[in-house]
Amino acid sequence: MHTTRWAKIAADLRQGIQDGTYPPGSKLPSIPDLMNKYGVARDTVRDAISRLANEGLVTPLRGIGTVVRDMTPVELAYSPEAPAQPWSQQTKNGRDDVVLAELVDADPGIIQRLRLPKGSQVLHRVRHQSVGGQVAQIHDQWIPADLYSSIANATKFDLIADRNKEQPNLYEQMREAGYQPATATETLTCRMPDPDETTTLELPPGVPVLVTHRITTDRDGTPLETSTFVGAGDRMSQTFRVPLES
Amino acid sequence: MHTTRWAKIAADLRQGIQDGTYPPGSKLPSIPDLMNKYGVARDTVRDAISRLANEGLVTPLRGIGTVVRDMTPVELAYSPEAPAQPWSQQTKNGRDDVVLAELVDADPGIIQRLRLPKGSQVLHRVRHQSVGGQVAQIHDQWIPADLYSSIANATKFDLIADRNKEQPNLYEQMREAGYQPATATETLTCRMPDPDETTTLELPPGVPVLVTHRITTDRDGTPLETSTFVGAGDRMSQTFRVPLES
DNA sequence: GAGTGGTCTAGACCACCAA
DNA sequence: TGGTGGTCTAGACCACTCT
Repeated sequence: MHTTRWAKIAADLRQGIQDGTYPPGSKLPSIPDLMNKYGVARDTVRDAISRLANEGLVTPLRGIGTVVRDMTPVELAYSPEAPAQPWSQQTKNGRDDVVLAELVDADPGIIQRLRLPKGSQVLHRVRHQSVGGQVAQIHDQWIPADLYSSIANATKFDLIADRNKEQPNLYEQMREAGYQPATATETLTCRMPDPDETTTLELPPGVPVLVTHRITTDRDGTPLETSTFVGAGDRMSQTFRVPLES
Repeated sequence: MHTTRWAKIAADLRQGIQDGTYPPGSKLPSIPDLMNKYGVARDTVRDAISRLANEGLVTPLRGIGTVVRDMTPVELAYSPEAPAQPWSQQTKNGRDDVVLAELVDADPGIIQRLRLPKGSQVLHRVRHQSVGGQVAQIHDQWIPADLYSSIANATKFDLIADRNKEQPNLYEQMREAGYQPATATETLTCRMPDPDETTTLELPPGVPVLVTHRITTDRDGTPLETSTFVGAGDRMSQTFRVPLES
């Protein structure tokens, strides 16, 4: 057995978390205690605890101790086609704040996703969707500039000027403006957050983000909108209902 | 400026990765170089690099250096309703190995998901689905024991005894046995991998896993099967096509 | 004030890879 | 063989929380 010392300590603590010796919300033994128990130096214990923190199992807190995180298992809940629904309908006591709405030159990735000519302008919206006062998801959205104008004309709702007002359903607005959103294609991955995301989502170390890329198209396959959702991995799940062919 | 030294070093390196000073595949300056440049001790540099590794930006390699990972942006690809399709149809040169297939007593979570009476038995299957010789996804599946028997009778294919043979489409087998799988409900989250998953998926540090829970039901809503998919976050994405109501 | 984790040092030895 | 990162020590000081 040629495992390292910190790996042994980490394995012991991980075992204790799994078998209930250290239930969620409780504290691990302190660093000095563990130094004593295993006869190792402080940094060796710290390496072990860092590892557990990066696995998302514990959160070390200064002046308090190392507390075991509540890894509530995924709720197998309803809310099918989640991102296609407004945030307010998905959550209770949820907020949906538009923190940015402006016309910009589309970057190459957006050009490709929306199949626009090079140099096109798009409306870029950023929303912070929160539950319980904490941002749970960052929603970046890009809409072709002419579609934005059409909506403003048809609905008297200006997505830029009225960005602080209650946001109506964008798909409804598109239909009022004569567009026919037909399908949304959503691709999900995950990765570790960058420092910005860590801040706005208030993520503890060891929590990844769930990333959803969406492209909405009409019946002809013309893209009407594209979005990127970045959600806190410990607070977000997305549910889809897939019909099976017979 | 009350930021720590390792945070400063990490920020500089992160900046260099983003602006192309250290392109993907290249190496960061060595630890001794960075000690020299910043006038700090070895562990301080290591703290900074650990941070970047946990963000999934770099992979330190013994004897080589700290190499910048290739963070290819998510492919906005095809394969809608991915997990409902057999692995062989989703991938080229993919393998799908059944590494375990046995009847077990269902644990409480499975009991709930399949709405079975307490103490029921289920067929538990574990599959390793790989691309290019590397396991990309672990598929855990639970099927009620009576459904397993029905399939064995109706199709002459025994999911346990024939586990090393080519696997036919389970939904087809269900239909041959008189069941009608109608919808699959899939819930996606992400988290950091446990040590086992890190090993079988060969995950570098800083790569989370994409977790999909599926429940397949017939037209009456009776569960026929439930699965958990654990996929490498840097190699897996899942795509869904959502029809929008008009 | 006592106890917690966070940062940092200076030095050591080890495992690994490439030339 | 020389350079890389990985592990570990013994000790120090700091920031924070609780009582």
